[in-house]
Amino acid sequence: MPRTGTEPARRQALINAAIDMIGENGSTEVTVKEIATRAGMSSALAFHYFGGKDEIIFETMRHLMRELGKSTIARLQKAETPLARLDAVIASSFEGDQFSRTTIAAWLVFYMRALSSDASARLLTIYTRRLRSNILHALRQLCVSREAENIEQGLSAMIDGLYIRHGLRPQGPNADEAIHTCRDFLDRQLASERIE
Amino acid sequence: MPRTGTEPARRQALINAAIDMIGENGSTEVTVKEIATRAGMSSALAFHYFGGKDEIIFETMRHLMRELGKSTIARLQKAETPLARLDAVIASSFEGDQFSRTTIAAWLVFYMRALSSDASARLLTIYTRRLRSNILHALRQLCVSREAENIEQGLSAMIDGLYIRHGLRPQGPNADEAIHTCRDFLDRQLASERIE
DNA sequence: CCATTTTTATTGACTGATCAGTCAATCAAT
DNA sequence: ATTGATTGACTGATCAGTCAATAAAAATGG
Repeated sequence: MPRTGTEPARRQALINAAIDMIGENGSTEVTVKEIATRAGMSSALAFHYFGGKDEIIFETMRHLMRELGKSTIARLQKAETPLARLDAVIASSFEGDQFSRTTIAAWLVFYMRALSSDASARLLTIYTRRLRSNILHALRQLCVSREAENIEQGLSAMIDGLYIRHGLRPQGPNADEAIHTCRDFLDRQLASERIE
Repeated sequence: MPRTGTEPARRQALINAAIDMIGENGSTEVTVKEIATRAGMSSALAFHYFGGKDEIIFETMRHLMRELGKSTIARLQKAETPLARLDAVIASSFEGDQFSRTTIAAWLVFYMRALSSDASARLLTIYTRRLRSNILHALRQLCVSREAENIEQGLSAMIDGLYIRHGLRPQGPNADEAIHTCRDFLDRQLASERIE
């Protein structure tokens, strides 16, 4: 059998395969062998590179977070007003790859794991805090600090809810609708805020 | 060993035990033996009454939905205005039993299963539709129909998001905050609606 | 109100399948 | 020759599900 890859390439292939399999299967009940086969190698090699199943899943989650992070940063850099920054955060949650059934399934698995694994819980905290910080920073330039925190809580929850609903049901909200719903929420919260 | 229960009692004990174990464990990776032991019986008896693990989990999900349904109906009957009806729907999502870590974990498992099991997906559709119908019906008395649909989508997603966030992080939103955030969203959406 | 049959509750002990993880042995590159 | 890539074949554990056997309750008949 020919040599077909080096360590980093194979690790990446395994991570991609893990996302695919989790998405297709809809749960963590995926075997290492299935993931490895999908990635074009034997399960023994998967163990060789990752040490164990937990590491494969954990690194997959990390990859997911990094991708979302990169996409958010890219959009934030192009945004020049606070409102545009909020739009950037919203849009990056609902864009292309992030908003596919398989990715959403993987995020759901991530959420579940955070309930039992400390390491996953910490990873999730990092993500939540970063999202929160991005949103709050922009909001504080648009309203008083106390209101900003309330709006942040609502907006973050709404993003999560729309995201999951989209993944769960084909008839659920699509990307444009989701973005519009969030944007609308923001506009009106800020509008009545100014009236007070 | 003495006889200690009849069929309905034992089924209920197994369902409760399943919720507990899923909540503690944070995943579906719970063995039938663990559930049965927690419910005070052998795993053989669990198989006898439910036929298989899938049925245990499925009936557990059904039970969860029925409980939420009963709680919502009870609150709806006491509500007399459309706004009070919306409050009733919101409050029942965040009340006592429904809003505990274990119950939320079980709901997350439910969401995951809906990705792979048609039966679970149908169950989830029933729940989503009922929630949607309750909210829409009340909203249509407060604003024009098209706006009602937008607000419903936002509100439902926000409820889901707050719910999951509460379960995932101890520092997350508590029940009062969650209710306030939803209520606030509603008030402002309806307020700026009237202005237009 | 007893004796019996039938039904229901209950389990320990078993099985077959599955799966995470290991390892010694190849094969290819450097 | 050394190092890294790669796998098939194996192992030990775990687990869903079965089954035959027991015991208690309920029903039946006298």
